Amino acid sequence: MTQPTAPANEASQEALPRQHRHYTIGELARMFEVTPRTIRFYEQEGLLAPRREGQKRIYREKDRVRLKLTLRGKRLGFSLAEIREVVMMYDAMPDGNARQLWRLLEILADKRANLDRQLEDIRLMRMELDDVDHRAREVLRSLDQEGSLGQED
Amino acid sequence: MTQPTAPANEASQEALPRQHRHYTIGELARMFEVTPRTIRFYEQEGLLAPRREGQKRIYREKDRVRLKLTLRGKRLGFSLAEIREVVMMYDAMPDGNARQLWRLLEILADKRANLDRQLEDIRLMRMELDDVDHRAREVLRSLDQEGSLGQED
DNA sequence: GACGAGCTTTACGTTAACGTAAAGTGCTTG
DNA sequence: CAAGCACTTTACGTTAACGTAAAGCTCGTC
Repeated sequence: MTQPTAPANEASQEALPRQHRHYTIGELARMFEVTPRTIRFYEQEGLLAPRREGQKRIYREKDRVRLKLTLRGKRLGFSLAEIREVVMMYDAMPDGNARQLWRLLEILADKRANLDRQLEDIRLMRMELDDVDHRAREVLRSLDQEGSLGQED
Repeated sequence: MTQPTAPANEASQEALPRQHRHYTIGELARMFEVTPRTIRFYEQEGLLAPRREGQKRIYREKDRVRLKLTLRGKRLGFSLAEIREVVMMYDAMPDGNARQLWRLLEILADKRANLDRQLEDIRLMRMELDDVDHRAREVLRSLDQEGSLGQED
C-alpha cells in the first residue's frame, strides 16, 4: 500500500528444510523484507519477546509466526495496538477467566466484521478499477484510429 | 480499523430521492461520518475541488462520489497520494496522450494486484481468527464443566 | 591487532492524516 | 440587535510507525 515495489505477501522462501529452528534479527528481517529496526520496534510494543543469548536476540519458530501474523495484520490496516490486543489475549487464554475469554470472542467478532467490510470494499473497488481500465483502453483505441488516419497534432 | 465504533461502509442513506444535487460541507461530513476538517484536508491534497458560492464550498454529485471513493480507498489502506494519483489521471483521461494512458493502465494493474494480495490476506486472517475463536470456546466449555462439578477457586 | 560484519542501545527526526484552538464572516431568528 | 449556528482561514499540536545517526560490544579473519 505504501510500498511502491510489490510487497510479497509472506516470507520469500517458505518450503525449505528449516532445520535450525532459530533466527537472528537480520535473518528475519531479510525473510520478511523489513528492517531490524521494525522488528525491535514490535518487540518494544509487546508483540515479540525473543530469548537472549548474551546480548543478542534469538528468535524461535513461534516468534517468526508471530511476526508473520503481525505483518499480515498490518497489510490489512490493523494498528499494532489492535494486533497486540488479540495476541496478548491469545497468550493469556489457557489460564484465562471467563470474562477475558468472552471479551476475546467479542474482539474476534469485531475483527471479522471489519474483514467482511473490506471484502465488500475490495469488490466495489475492483469494479471501479475495471471501469476506468475499460475507458482508458477505449480512448487508446480511438487514438490509434486517428493515428492510422493520418490525424496527428 | 482505527475507528473503534463500527464504521459504515458507505453513506448512511443511499436510496433517497436526492433532488437537490448539491451539499454543504457539513452535510457531506454527516453523510460519511467524517469531520469537515477531513473534507477540507482532502481538498487541500487535491482530491476534491468544490465550487464556491461566496466563501462557502458547494459540493456537487461528482464531489460526493469522489469522496466516497476516497474513503473506500482509505479503508483499503491506500494513501491519499495513491488515491490522488488515480483520480487525477482519470480526470486527465479524455484528452490524455498515449503515454499517460499506458501509465494509467499500469497503475490500475498495480492496484489490482494489491487487492488480490489483500484478498489472500483476508482469507488467511479469517482462518486464524476462526481458529482462535474455536480454542477460546473450548476453554470456555471446559470452564463450564469445572463449574458444574463444583470446582471453583 | 586492525578491520569489517552484524549485533546492541539511546535518542532525536520524520511523515501522513488529521485534531484543535482562535478569530472572523454571514444569515436568520427571537 | 444580540445571539446562535454553520461556515471560513490560519496555524500550531498530535499520534503511529518507524528512519536515522551515534557510539559501543563481539566475533572471525587477514
